[in-house]
Amino acid sequence: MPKVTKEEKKTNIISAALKLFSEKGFYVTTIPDIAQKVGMSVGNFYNYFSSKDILAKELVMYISEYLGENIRLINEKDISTEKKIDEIVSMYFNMADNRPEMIEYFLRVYLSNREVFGNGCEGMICVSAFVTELMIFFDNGVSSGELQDQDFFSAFGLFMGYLGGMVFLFGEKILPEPLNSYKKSISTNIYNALKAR
Amino acid sequence: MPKVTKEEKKTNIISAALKLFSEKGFYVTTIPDIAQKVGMSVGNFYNYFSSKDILAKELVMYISEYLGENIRLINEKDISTEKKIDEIVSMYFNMADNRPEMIEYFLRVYLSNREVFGNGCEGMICVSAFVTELMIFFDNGVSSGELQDQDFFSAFGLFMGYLGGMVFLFGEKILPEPLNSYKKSISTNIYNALKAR
Amino acid sequence: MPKVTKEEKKTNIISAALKLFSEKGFYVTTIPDIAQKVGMSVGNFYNYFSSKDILAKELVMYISEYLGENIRLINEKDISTEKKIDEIVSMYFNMADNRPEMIEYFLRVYLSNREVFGNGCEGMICVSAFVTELMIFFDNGVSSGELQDQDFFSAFGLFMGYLGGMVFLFGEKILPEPLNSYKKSISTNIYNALKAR
Amino acid sequence: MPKVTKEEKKTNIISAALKLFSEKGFYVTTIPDIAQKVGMSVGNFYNYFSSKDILAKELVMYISEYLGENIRLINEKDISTEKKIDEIVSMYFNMADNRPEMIEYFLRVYLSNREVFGNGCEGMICVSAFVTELMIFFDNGVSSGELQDQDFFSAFGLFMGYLGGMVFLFGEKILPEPLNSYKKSISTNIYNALKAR
DNA sequence: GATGAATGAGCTTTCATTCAT
DNA sequence: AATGAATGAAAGCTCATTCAT
Repeated sequence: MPKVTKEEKKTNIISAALKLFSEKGFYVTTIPDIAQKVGMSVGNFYNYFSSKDILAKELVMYISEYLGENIRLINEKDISTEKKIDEIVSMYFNMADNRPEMIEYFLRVYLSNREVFGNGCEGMICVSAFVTELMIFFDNGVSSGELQDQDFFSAFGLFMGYLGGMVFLFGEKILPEPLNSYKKSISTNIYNALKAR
Repeated sequence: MPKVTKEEKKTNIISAALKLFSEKGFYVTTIPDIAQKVGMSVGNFYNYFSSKDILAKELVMYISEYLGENIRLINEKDISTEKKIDEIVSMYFNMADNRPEMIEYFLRVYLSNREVFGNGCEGMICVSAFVTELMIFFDNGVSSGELQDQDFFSAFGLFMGYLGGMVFLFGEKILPEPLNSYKKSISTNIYNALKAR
Repeated sequence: MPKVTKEEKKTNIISAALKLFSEKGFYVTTIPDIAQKVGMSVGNFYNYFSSKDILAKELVMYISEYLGENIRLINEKDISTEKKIDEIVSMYFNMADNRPEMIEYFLRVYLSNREVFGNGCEGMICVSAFVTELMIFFDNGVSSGELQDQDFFSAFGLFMGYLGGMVFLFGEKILPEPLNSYKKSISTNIYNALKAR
Repeated sequence: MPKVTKEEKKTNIISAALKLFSEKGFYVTTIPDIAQKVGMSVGNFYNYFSSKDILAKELVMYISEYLGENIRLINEKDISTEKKIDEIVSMYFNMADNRPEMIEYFLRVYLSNREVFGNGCEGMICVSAFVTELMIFFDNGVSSGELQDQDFFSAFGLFMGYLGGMVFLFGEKILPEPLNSYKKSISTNIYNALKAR
């Protein structure tokens, strides 16, 4: 029985790649960079991921599932939609604080390198886990009469564009305050924008 | 008198580069690609821009000034802030329709390739033309009592994150309808989020 | 066990590069030239030397150590200083005959391309192995009363300038006779110049 | 009548090229560099010298004639050969002080870039003006019985190798004292090496 | 599974030289 | 004579990927 299973080693690679890609960008990060960070040979890397592009795609799915799972937990709670917005914003910002590489990868690698994700990750294929949960969140809010019944993408764009924009500004060190101090005003802005009237 | 002045040729390069970078990404686009699209030799390209990175930076400033100028024209109008929001959204979406490469460059190249813009374009240095005008827009709205007096970045993130997010979804061909059909709901969402209450 | 160890391959590169650099000059010799001469790909060359400049610097040190070692062997002999001069001149001329690329590299690449060796090989850093032995030779000669006690550099310049000049003339095919036939007169000239009186 | 004749402009180019080549090396110096230093366009440069290589060759001849003329003046003096050696050494070191680019060009460009001077400057073709005068100096010394009658190249190599070596050490900032302070010991060394016995 | 030397296409950039003006 | 934009070949170097061990 090996000390480290194949699955664990894949996780190590994912973790290292996520950090490197989000810090240095997809093209600037090399496979030797990743292998070295994991402490493995270049050749062996290819036993786990058959190409750089495929690694990149698995990474998006990994993040999408992680994010989706977190939203699902919030969706299941028995609280008002307004409160849920608070919690989603909190969750997102906490993630940006604690595992910044995940959000950064999303914003800077996935959203920006169409040429990489074109083949096999078109549209929302690789992020469906997360988009689906957000869809459920909106539907619930509309059903319960708390949110106005508007086009999903208008709402989705607001939510994710807004949060992404803030984290981006934060990453650029443009925000004068820590991310958390914007939570309240942002949640309120979102709720005001989406609430039924 | 030359048929094509040096300044015009620079503009040709800017135009070609903008299209290529926004379609294929910064790293996938090569200098030979750009030179060929302009109809000029590789060597001659370097008579106009001393490096690929410098070209990329001039491109951001070019777009920032273009956007800033358009917002300035709206700022100067004698109309309500609510109407100004409509116009800014319209302007942005029209740009995304007519000169998509500008918005796409912004979203996919500038915002995502820190390593390229780090040197000389840190923070908001290269986009000040445009950010400044948006600042003026908010200040005016707050002064006139139409917008609530909130942190600039909370408002800025909402505005630009939202618009960027929508154009992104559009570029991904995820939106079922043309961009323009979202104008109304988006303007309303933004206004509801920001208006004084 | 590989047929050819990594160290041997480095030696192969050193040997090929030495020949090419000394024949064609540093700038005219290309990495593809070197790789081809070794029978290796361009990319692989960089697994052994991280840049052309670094290769050039390792080459100087390689030669300096080779020369230094040979002078050391002469220094250790129990013979008169006059005889040692004979032997050093012989050794140097034999080297110029048998491994001309070493001396030529020294004269034509190292001594002439300051811009290449500036960084990390300033002054005598990369040739200390050889200079040190020559210093020992002079010191011993002075101590034993055979050489006059003069400034080291006056003596060093005479010795190396003279020998280098002759090899240079030889390389230019200007000398009417083979190098060896000048040994006697040159040794005598040097001894007459340096001997105690 | 033009303010600056064609000949004067050629001299300007020679002067600028000499400085640049000797400071930065032949390959690192570009034609635009030279043109800029002269204050002339690249295109116009080619009206004066039809290629970089040809410029390099004219430069050697220019220096050779300059050096030859100076030795000739010493040869003509009615002084002892020992004194003439003093004067040649002095002249050479003064030149290295006042017009270092000439000596440096000789040592670092002409002597080291065979590939450039091969065609049309083989052997001593481009330096005959200077070599001839040195030949005369030796012949005179031998005729007058002051120098021993030895092979010309043994003597020539000593003289020029020694002086070149010292200037080289000086250029490398290795000499602890100014060049001039070595004059006496060097002249003596040379005289001791060459004098009749 | 694991290693890392090897490949080779391709990238950015440079520069001597030309030539229309 | 003078200008400097234009050319294009070639250089140094990188890196995803393969494969013998």
